[in-house]
Amino acid sequence: MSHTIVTRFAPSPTGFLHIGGARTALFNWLYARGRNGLMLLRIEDTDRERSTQAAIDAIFDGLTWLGLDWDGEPIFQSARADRHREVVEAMLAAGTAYRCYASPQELEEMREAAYREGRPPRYDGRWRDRDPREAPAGVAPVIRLKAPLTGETVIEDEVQGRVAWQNEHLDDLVLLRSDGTPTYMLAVVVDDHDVGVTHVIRGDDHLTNAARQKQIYDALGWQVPAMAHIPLIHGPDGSKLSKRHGALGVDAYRAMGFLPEALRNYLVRLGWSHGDQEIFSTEEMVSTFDLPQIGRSPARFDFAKLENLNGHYMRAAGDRDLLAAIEALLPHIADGAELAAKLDNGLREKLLLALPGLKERAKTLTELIEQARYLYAERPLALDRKAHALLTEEARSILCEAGEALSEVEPWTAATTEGAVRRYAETRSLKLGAVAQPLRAALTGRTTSPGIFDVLAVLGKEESLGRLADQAGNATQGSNTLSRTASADTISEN
RNA sequence: GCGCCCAUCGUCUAGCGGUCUAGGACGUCGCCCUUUCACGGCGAAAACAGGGGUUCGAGUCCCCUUGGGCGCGCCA
Repeated sequence: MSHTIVTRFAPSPTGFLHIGGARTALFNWLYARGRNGLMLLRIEDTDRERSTQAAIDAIFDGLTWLGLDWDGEPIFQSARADRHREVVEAMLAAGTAYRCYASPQELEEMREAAYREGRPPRYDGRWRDRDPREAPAGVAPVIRLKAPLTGETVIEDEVQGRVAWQNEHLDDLVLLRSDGTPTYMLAVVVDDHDVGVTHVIRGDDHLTNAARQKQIYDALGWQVPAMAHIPLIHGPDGSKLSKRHGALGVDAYRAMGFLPEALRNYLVRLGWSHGDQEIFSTEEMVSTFDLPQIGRSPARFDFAKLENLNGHYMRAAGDRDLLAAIEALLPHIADGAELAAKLDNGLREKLLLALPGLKERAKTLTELIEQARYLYAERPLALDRKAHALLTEEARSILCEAGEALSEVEPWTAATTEGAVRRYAETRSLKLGAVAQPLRAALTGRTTSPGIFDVLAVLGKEESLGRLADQAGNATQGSNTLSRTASADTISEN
């Protein structure tokens, strides 16, 4: 089966899979999947010193978590060094490349001189036409491309349009280092060509590289693939995306409790649009994504919008799926193991029941877990400052009476507890809120929570009445106890 | 310094010469719903960087200025 479209994602494993890389991968994936094409994964590990196995694993994990699969086995660029050398040998033989014996010091001096004289720092081509017999003894040369001196090099970019460089501004780049290893510039061209890549979709920080790579393609007589250089993602202040901005690994987004579908949706709309549509299912993305709708200006990373999207996808998620996502998250967060144990110890059922109310109120999975704390907190509950303030003497006596009314309730459901509480409020001529808020404080330790009758129902009769008694009891013991409840072990800001 | 790219509400964007008194989304603010918080609904404030052209007509085309970004390695 032959594929007319072949894309590739080609990260260098020198750090984590950051958000910009994730978007590049997504675009490549979308383009290929929407056209019955292939998306290949190539690990550009030709920088043997900076490449790490941890980074390689992070790339695999990140892509997998994001739901971006690739075709075939990942290609390791380092394994193809022989092929790269072979190509350069052919270029040497064809006269499109040459040996350069200039030492690193010479090159450094060249750059410094150029800078002093206000010229761009470029290799001056001193070995380009020099007789190889003049080569200094014992110096291993680099192999350089014999690039055109005049004319222009043009890229017809799918998103940038026609971009041209005067060849006099481009120098003879190194193809093979003096130790015989290929440079990135050469390796990319050879690898893309050998596997039949038809579309190179990557960050526009590679735009100038595209010109140099075009020269290599031309020297080799190979067809240049279609190019699409997408604008980079910037930080909220417009500057380069830094760690504090969101240039985190995708693993960090997972740990923050974002859903992969939310991150995908957020990322696809960064730099690309389809009319006014904001929400895209994966299928919609695949079927509508195309290169002409990619903008040319850089986008800024906005956490608020990501959170909004994440909230949307959490609300839309089925409770079982959401529970699975939460459980999958646990290994990646602090206290995750502890929570996992509690899940196995009865919390899972409670959480599942509480999820409909919980997912409406959280923007991230971690926030949801935090808001679910009342489900697994031990008695007596720690009250946060507002909840504590809410439980005045009067409120505590209301709790006491409400607790009595509730103790009659059988069976214990949201509907029956609601009936009891409403009847009680009515008999005392109290607004429902005057009863509900103290109940909330006593049952959850907070002033905000899911609907109070759902809380009651999920907690169960015994636990609910217990929590109410914990707080109601304090009312009868005078102000001394009240000040004691204000001590550090019963009050927490969170 | 040189080369290249970019420029619509705070942010993501729609707009591809007239339908723009510039649309949507996030965020912000107000109102409604309501036991809290959310969700949801309704509404508001909020942008064509500046200057020249081209044209009957410019957010849309061209140039300049300004402001950002990327690149300029025997890194990728």
